[in-house]
Amino acid sequence: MTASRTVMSRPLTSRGAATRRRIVEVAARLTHASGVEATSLDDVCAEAKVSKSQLYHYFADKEALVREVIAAQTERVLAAQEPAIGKLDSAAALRTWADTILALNRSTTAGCPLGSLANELANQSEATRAELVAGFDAWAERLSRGFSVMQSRGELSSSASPRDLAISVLAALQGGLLLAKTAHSPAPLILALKMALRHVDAHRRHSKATPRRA
Amino acid sequence: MTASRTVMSRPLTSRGAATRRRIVEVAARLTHASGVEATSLDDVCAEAKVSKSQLYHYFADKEALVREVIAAQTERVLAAQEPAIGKLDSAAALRTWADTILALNRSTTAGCPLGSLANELANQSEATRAELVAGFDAWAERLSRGFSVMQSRGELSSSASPRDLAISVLAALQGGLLLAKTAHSPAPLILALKMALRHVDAHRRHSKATPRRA
DNA sequence: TCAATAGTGGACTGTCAAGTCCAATCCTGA
DNA sequence: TCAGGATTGGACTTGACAGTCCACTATTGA
Repeated sequence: MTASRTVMSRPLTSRGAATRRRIVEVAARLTHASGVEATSLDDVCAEAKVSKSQLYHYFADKEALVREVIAAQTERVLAAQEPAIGKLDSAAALRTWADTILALNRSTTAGCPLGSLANELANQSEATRAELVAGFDAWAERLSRGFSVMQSRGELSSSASPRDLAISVLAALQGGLLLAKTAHSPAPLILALKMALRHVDAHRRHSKATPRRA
Repeated sequence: MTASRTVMSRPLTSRGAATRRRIVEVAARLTHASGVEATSLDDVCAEAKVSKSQLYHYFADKEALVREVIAAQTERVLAAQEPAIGKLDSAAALRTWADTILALNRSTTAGCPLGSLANELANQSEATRAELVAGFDAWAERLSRGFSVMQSRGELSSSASPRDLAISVLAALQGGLLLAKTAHSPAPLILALKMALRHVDAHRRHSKATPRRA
């Protein structure tokens, strides 16, 4: 998102751009699997078939690379749920979104790519934290937009705050993912998502009897 | 909780026990501030005024020490909220508990001592993960017991599952703490706790909206 | 009292990771 | 074509960290 081309501001050749992209992608994969501290740049170089000098040609240092990884994971996470989040205009669509999230995380025990990074890096440098904030912000914004649509369609009470709802839902999701990753079971995530859906439901305009299941 | 005296099973003198305890406490503090990977045993030794050999006299390796840190943080977290969690018998008491949590985390930006460890270590060794699961479990159990009391007093619908409620609330809390730590603002935590309280409230016996199973 | 055992000090080793350096090679535009 | 910048290879330096070793001191219980 906000990530800057730390070292190279000069134009990149398509070959150079490809190398650069490959580095970020490999770094994203490895850090997601083992954490940032536990991922060495030598590992990244080996996996990306790239030499040390190339890595330092494109990134000032490890931290700069990590910032780009955060941005890349943010895009990846948003892209993965875009089909569901894009048509977020009704309570039914919200349930579909929750099912998508669940499906994306049923197999993996690695947790949220962005959440894990946030937990590890939120207390590092300001620049890194800013990138994390931007990531969560984009995510919340995407959800918030959906809730706004629901609101304009009369599905949500006009007194509800789309932004607050988005943050609450995101918090439930993150917490559920953490517990699920720890327990090696999707159960906590399912419970957390159900709670989030009911929370949104409680802000529905005609909230007398509400459709069930998640 | 489950933590074992990995190296020394022989009796400890009070002096030895004190040294051992000091090591764990310092390690807990440092890892909470910077993460496990980023905390070196040399740092722990320096801070605890202890030599390397002492550390390895009491712990098989870093992982064994970390397991004890997890247990210690679990106890610390539970102890901190015990006053509020102990009298968890009504909706009002639950709000008091939420206020306690909030007060405990208003100043700090370090996140949950247990949650941070879980995020970093859940994919390490089985033994470590087991310790983390035990920690969350004890926490959820403590909340669950409170909800059971509420239920037996007729404050919660008999169809509500205290255990599921506890896990949902814990997930909201963890997610809220993560977002708050990232944003350097208590706002997401406040929103997450409000959602959690409403969720429990939705299972109250006398709520007009019919309580539905979770 | 006096071994035996618990506890302690701190130097040392091997490994691994971040970051540097420089020479070689590729690519583009004039 | 060919100069100059973009790109690449990989050895090297420096430092940090987990874990080892051994000699030393304190304590305890018979």
